[in-house]
Amino acid sequence: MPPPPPPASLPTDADVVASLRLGVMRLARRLRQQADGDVTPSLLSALASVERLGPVTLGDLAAAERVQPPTMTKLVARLEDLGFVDRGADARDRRVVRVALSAGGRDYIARSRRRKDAYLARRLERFTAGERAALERALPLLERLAGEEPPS
Amino acid sequence: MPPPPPPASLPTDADVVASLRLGVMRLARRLRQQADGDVTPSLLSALASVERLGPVTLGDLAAAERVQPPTMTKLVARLEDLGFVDRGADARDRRVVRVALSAGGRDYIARSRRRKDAYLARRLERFTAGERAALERALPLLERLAGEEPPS
DNA sequence: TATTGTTATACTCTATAACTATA
DNA sequence: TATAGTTATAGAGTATAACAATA
Repeated sequence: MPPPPPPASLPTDADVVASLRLGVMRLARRLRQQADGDVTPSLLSALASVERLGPVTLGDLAAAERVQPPTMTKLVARLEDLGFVDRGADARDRRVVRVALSAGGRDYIARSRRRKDAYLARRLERFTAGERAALERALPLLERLAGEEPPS
Repeated sequence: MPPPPPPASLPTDADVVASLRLGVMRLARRLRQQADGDVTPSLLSALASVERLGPVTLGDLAAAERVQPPTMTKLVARLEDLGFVDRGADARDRRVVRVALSAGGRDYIARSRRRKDAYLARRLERFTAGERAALERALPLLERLAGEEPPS
């Protein structure tokens, strides 16, 4: 891909983009610091994907979380140590590892949804209804920004 | 601080909070992966703070970036290696280190603002005007969430 | 003694490269 | 030979604890 074609197009977006990048990175750092004991945001994110996808192969889980397989191997090992997932070899293709949410993982997610979000919830309490609504409207957009595949 | 007082208050917020946490962490991961060569998002964020605050002590910079001083020591050392900041002892209190943007740093920031944001800019191009506006309205809210001090 | 910053150490998260086991 | 996952290794980013230099 040669350098950019005649840019001259996204001028007002530049500030949005810069603010978004800095704001997201800083908020992510704060959230990481709020990690609840052993369960870091990466683990929680992976656990949420296991819940969402049901029993899932390690490779699919890595793809869903957009990390490389070795990273997911480690995350799953820690989730297993914590008793949050069960791991078993696929009966038909014994190379494949299937990861499933355990009862403990389900409990943790349920507890987490009431407890772990206290940090943000406290801050949201200080937002006006309009501000909260604005934030809520932006959430699917964040997901889209994070989730789409690079356009080549 | 004893466990939570009678929660029973922030019910609808819970989903917002969970989505925000997961969305922000995932987008942060993607942005980290987009790091431009040697200049990672952490470095760029610190560099932006140096620009914003002007010649600044290492401690104030750490506070602004909400990291611990040892972390900032490392980040500043790398920015110095890259030629983006100058570091000098304060003449009057020689314990103090002052960090200032160099010409190279200023150049980098200027280039970066046209180039480094391509990842998000490409994605934003696919948003409607309304979606972009929604995102823009949410940005100051992200800053507030990331920036406020914990309420005890 | 108090403050500013650095060094030492450790852990999480992530990656790439090389390997194992299975197909 | 090709695929799924693991092991080995490395580096960024962060923290706490212990230290040094200066006030």
